[in-house]
Amino acid sequence: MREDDAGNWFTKWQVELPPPEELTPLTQSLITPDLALAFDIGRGPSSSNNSISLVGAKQRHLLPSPTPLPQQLSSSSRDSKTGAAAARQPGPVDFADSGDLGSGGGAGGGGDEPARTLKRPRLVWTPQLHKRFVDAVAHLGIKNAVPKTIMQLMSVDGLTRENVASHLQKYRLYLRRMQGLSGGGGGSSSADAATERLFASAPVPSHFLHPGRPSSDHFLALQHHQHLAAEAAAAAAIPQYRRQVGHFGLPPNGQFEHPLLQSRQGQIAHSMGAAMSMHNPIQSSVGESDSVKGSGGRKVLTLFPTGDD
DNA sequence: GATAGAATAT
DNA sequence: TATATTCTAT
Repeated sequence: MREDDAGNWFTKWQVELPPPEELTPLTQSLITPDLALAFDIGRGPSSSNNSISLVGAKQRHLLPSPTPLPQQLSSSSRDSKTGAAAARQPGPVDFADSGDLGSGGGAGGGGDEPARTLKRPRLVWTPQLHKRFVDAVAHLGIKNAVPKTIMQLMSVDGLTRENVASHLQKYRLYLRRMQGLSGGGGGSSSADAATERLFASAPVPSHFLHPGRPSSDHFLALQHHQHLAAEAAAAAAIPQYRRQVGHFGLPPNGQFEHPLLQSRQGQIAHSMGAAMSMHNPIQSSVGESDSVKGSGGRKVLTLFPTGDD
């Protein structure tokens, strides 16, 4: 119906999003930047795969230097009732040296195991990132807002479906609470403080709280197949498309290999030593655009700069 | 088989 | 606690 709106919202949406320069790092920080770029690893939806194996092989050698990696003692105590699950034990992974093949090496000689041995740092949901998340959910509509779709719409490089799923789970919980407390007041548990602030940083579309009632939501305006078109167009419109190492360059025409492609914005965030997990709430004029902090030996990846609009 | 969602672990 | 990982249902 209103193509205008369609165009507008998306345009507006894009404009509101942080510019590429500010957009940040959230990528395979455990992999050497060069390698990551060189092989375009990250997680291609379905395009480059063979590169991964290569990366794996090489990466082992190159990794050692630039990555401090505090080894995580893994856990391993899984209560799997079924032997099947138990059989699948990743085991403690340490790239540093250990020399062990890593339990994952069992696969008959393929030679590509590193990909799965790499552990991503914990993702920190900054207000910006969360906003993007909410926008995506809002635009998709609650019905279509599932992890995979959300992830695609957000098009944040390095963001995984699991990341989104986890956050979505929490977000839903938050929405539920809000619904339940409609009118009540204020009892926020100490635990919610941080969460609330985060979630408060992004407006919660009214229909989120009242499913089944479209009301005057222009959000639901285009909940049809137009989505795909819009997304593709938007993606195409995003200037941020260059890939440092062009294996397969993007056709000038604007033809994409995948239906929903993800714009590559973001660079590589790197982890450093340990720091406090306390980050500035809001309005933090941190000069750093990207920061990765680790706490207690845990690495943390901060996607966007802390500080909302 | 893939993915969503909930449960659980860290 | 926040996020990750695992488990189960679809």
